[in-house]
Amino acid sequence: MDYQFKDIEKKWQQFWAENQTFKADNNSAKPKYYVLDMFPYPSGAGLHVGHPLGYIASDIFSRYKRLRGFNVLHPMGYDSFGLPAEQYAIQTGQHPALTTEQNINTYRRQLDQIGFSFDWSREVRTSSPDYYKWTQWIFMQLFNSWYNKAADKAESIQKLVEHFEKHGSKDIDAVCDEDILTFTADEWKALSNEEQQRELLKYRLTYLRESTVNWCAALGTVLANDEVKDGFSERGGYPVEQKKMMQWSMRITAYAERLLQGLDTIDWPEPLKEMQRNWIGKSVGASVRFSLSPTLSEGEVADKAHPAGEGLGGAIEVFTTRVDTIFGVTFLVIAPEHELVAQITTPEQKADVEAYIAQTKKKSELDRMADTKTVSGAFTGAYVLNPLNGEKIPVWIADYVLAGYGTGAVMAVPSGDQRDYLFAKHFNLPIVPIIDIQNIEKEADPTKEGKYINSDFINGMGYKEATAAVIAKLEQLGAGKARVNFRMRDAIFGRQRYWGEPVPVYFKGDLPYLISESDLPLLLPEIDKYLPTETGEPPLGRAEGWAYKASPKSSPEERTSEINNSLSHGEGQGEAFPYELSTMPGWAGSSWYWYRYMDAHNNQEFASKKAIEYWKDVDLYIGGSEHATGHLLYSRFWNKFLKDLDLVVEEEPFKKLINQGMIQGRSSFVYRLNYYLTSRQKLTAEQEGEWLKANKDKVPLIFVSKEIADIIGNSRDERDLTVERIHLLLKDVLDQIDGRILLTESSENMVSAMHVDVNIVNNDVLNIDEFRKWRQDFENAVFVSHTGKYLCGSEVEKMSKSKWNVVNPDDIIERYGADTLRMYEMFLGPLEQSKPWNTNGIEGVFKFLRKFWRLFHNDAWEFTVSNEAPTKAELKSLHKIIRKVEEDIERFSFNTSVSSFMIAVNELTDLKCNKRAILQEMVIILSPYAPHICEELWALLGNPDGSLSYAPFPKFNPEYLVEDEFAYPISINGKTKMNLSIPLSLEVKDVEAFVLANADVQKYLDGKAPKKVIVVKGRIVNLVV
RNA sequence: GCCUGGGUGGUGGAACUGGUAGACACGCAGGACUUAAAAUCCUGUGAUCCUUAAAGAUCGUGCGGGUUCGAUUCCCGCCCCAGGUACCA
Repeated sequence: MDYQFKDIEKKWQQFWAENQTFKADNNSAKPKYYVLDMFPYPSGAGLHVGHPLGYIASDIFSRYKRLRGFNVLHPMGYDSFGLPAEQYAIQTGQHPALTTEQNINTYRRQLDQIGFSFDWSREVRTSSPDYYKWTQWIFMQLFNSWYNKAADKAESIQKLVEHFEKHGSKDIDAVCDEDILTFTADEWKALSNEEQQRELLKYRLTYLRESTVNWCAALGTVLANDEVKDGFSERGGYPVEQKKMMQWSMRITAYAERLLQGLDTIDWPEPLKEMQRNWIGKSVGASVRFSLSPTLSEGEVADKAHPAGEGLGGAIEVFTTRVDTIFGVTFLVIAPEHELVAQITTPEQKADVEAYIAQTKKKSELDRMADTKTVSGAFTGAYVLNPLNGEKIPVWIADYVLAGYGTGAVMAVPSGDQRDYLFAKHFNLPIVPIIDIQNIEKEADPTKEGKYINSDFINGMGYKEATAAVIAKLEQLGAGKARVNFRMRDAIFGRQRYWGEPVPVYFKGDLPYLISESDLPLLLPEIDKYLPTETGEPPLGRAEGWAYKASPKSSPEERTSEINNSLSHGEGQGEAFPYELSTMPGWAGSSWYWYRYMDAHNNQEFASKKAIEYWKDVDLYIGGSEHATGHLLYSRFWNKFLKDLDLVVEEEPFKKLINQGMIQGRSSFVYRLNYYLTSRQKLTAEQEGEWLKANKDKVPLIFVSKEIADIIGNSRDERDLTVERIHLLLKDVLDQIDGRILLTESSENMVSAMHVDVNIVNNDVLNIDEFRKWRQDFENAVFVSHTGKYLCGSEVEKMSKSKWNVVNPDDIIERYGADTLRMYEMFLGPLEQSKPWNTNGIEGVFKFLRKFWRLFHNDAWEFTVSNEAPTKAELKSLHKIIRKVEEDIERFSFNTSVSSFMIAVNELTDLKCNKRAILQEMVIILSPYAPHICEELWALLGNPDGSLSYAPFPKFNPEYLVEDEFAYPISINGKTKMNLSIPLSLEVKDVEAFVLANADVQKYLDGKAPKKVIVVKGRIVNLVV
């Protein structure tokens, strides 16, 4: 029979499901191997061809590892909380759980028909209560922990309390808020419970902090960055402002150093590690306190020995990596939202400053960072003193300084920093050179070479010496110290949304307390609408009775053991305390999910100790590089935290990681001609307008082909030609009304490019019949082209439903089958590279599978294999492909193995090889790529059904590939002129003699001796003349 | 702006460590088979020039330089495209 992919694929998918062929065992004598994919967000548009790219690669790898004798864990699940489901719920009123369920079903059906070897018995969904129970549980562990710098790990908050009770705050080195109190043990004990809780919150790994959000007053809601375009909401176009809000945060900065160091221990792509390093952004420098100088008048210089800060109304602290340039500081710039701004601004400057702050609020952080051309700022009227020479320095605010970075303040050294330089030039502030070789005529010169000038006691010193001297002096004065700063900020852990994990916290006053562990999971409540409340509270504010009462479930022992976090003083029996209204962010559920797969149905723990000790970590993780600084950093953070609590065994969760490139959509465009209809009858302007309105519908939409659209704007001839053609095409209609076509005057809007569904475009040619059916208003459309075909334009864009460029794998599977899709996606190019989707070459892959099938069949399509011994040439083909596939899989170069399979099958076809000894091995080698066809052939070869998945991978024998001659390329001055077959046994000298003795070579040399002869054995001969 | 990646025929790409640029496939052109079409098979296919032909010459891996006997590969400068930029996931 011919290759019947539909029957074959259905048959084996069913077989695998029924026999649980890929169920992984938590107890096995085989070595373990954990292959993980980044689980998808189940969107309403369904799975598109970009999703499977990485999944196919990991599936090939998993299947290959099974053939190599590993116990492979290869699970799949859904990251099913998220914004789009909620947006859809807002529009339709349907519960997000419902649409999410539907979307998951679609995803599952689509995933199933691609033939993945997932162990579906371990599926997880982050939005399911038995999953998010554990997300909430981990949140509680974070709340109950603090970071002990001395031990360099997270510890129980109970330990901190015990320390406070015995020794007060002395000898505690913690990662915590800035404003912690200093107290003795007695003072601590004297604090009220509320005061103690308030203090402990400053140490907890998850805590409340003020942070900025996109506030849209018109919609009464906080918007995601994605929902804001140029300062306006994407939906509705309402203005958006930056607003401060109390939010849950995660103290990821506690782990900054470990996150940085850990990168050296994992096998990830170097660029990805580099992105994380840059994101963490460790910089070594110094913090310097500039004391405020409200009492001094203009021009006055304070006492040089003045101790910084004290008695002068506070100080502004800056962080700098170039403390050596401190004598070049001519102004300070602080963020417009810096807490001191209101306090230090003088009455004269108040209006300016407030206007500037208002302007800043309209800009997003990204806009502020991206715009380096516009210089803007406002003077506060305040001055600070340079701690080293007492010089008076004006304090400005400017939006290029971000409140969240460092201390939200910078010391400006215009001679050394370009940003400061432009600022100084713009506002006429002084620029003082501080290094002798500095050239600051046109721009700042950040050089570290040379000797210092204008710099007091460091004059004449070099960079290293000066830095040390300045820091020593600052420390002596108590005005600064050496400091390491990280660019990374604590991670905001809250969304003002419905469709996410509820935070297991209730409030007594403004203080948060954890609910009892026995009350987990805290279920998402039902609400009437998925919108914020009238007062601007998040949707959970709509839930009836969304408040905590001590649960009858919680035992007294449990309650007393949770002394610091729950209703521990007999409160709350009857009284109800409001729950947190925000939900957890998208990254919560995905920050630990790989552990749940290890033991997906455990309802006592997030995963059993035993399962975690067996699977340990992920051996191979495949996913997109767009997660570099989000998911992949948060996951490492949570993993390290869980490790500190001895809940997991590895410091790093993902041993090896491969980035798959993005599949982009290739959008197609049709070009609508913008025209007027006019009449030959003499009409007044008014009549003409009336007439147009009445007759517009009589002439259909006109689409011009791309070759016309490209030139019509600037070619008079083309315009005339096109109009003439349209007149001919529409003769009947136009005659009726005596009308004619007029194009718009402006060449820019003569045609409008419109997205057209890519599924009705083939190699840029529009299927006109389908197009007419696609939308009702296109039914009578008219098409103008030079070629007889309607050509579409194209652009590479993000794959998106709204751009009509989403390609669904279903159609391809219907037409060519899953094996073709799998191989084609790999054939497209290197896994790591982003590329636009196109199906131009899919025929070739399908033909290849058919050709492979044919090797096992005679001309009448009857299955026929011979048991004869293979020839040398056949063995050579086989072993070439064995080696190639081994090498390619190990380095994740799947595209090249597909090519090599094609070459092997072409060779075996030419050799008319149908020998079992060769073909049976070929089936095993190809099976990770095209599992269905291979299972079928494996069964036809007489093997037990399904045993292919665990068959041994063929062993490579190099003897079959030994060559004794090599066709050396002979080049003259580096350019290849000919090939000469030379025995590989010849050494370099003999090869040279052999080449020079050749008559053709002599012809090229024209009798002269070459200046130099380069021979690389087995590679090349180059003659320099 | 900043961080990261990419740019090779008409198209997707290959060339793994500095050693024959364009493997493999699509598309296109020509041919065979067929009443015809589909399918299949065969041949050709980077550009320019030259030649009856065989053959040959020059150019060519985003652009401009450099290192080298030799550069798609290494170095310097630039252009364009994509991803991330802290509430898309």
